[in-house]
Amino acid sequence: MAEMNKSELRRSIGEILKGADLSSLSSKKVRKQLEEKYEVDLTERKKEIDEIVMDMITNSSQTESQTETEEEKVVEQNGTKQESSSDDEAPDPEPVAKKKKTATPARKNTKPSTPSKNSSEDEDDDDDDDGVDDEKLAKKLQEEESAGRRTRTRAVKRNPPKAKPKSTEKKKGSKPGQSRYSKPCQLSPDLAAIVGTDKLPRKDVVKRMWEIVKERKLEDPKNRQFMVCDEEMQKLFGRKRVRTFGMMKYLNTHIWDAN
DNA sequence: AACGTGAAGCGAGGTTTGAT
DNA sequence: ATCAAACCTCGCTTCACGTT
Repeated sequence: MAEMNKSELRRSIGEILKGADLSSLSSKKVRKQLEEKYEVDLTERKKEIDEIVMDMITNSSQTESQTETEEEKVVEQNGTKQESSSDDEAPDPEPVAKKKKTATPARKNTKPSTPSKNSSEDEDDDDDDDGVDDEKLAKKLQEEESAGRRTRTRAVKRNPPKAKPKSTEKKKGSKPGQSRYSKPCQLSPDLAAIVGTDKLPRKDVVKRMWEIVKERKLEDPKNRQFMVCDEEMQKLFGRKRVRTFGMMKYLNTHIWDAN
C-alpha cells in the first residue's frame, strides 16, 4: 500500500484546498479526492484528514485577516481568485467545520445527561462578521455540539431477539479482566475480616467466599447449594442460611468501588 | 439517497454446584 | 455438556435522525 505520511498528506490536502471553493468544500470531499488521486482507502485516516483540513482552513483564514492589505494587492493581480471572500460574503469554512462534530469518542455514558434541549442548536446565521469570528463561532458551536446536544428520544423499537448462540461463543474482542467486575473493589470491614483483605475484585470475592465456605465446612449437607452461616457470616449476611449462588446479592452491600 | 453519528438494548464476563 | 442464579459494567449491534 502507498502509505502516506502526515506531511505528504498535508501537502496534498493543501493543494486541494488551494484551488477549492471553501464554501462548498467538505473534508469528506477532500478525502474522496485524495482517495481517487492516490487510489488508496483513507477511511481509517478520516479523523486525521479532518484535523488537517480544519487546521489548514483555520490557518488560512487567520492569515487572511492578518494580511488583508497584501491580499488586496493579490486580488488586483489575480482578479478572479478572491471573489468568494469579498466583503458581502465571509469565507465561511463552515461545511468543513460542521463536519467535524465528533471529537469526543467518549460515547459511553448511557445516562441521559441532562436533557439540554438542544438549546443553542440552531444558531441560525445572524453572525456574519468576519472570518476570524466565524472561526471562533464555529469552534464554539462544535464544542457545544460535542458537549451534548443530542437528546433525541427515539421510540425504541428494537428488532426481534436475534436468537443468540448461548455460551460456547465467547470470542469477540472483549478483553478479559477489563470490566469493573474484575477491578479491585473496596470491601466493608466485616467482609474484609472474613476474606482477609479489604480490596478484592468481585469475582475474587465470590471465589474467596467459596473457599471459606469449604474451609469452615459451612455447606448445608442436605442441600449444598445452601450454606449455614457461622456467627461471622451471619453478621455479614444477616441470616442463618444463605443460598450460595445468591450470595452476591447480600455481599453487594459490602462491596463498592475502590477509588 | 447515502453517509455519519448518537442513543439504547442486550450479551458477555467470572464464580460455583447441582440438575437435566 | 449445558443451563441455572446472582451480581454489574463494558462493548457490540441496531436503529433513528442529521448532514451532505
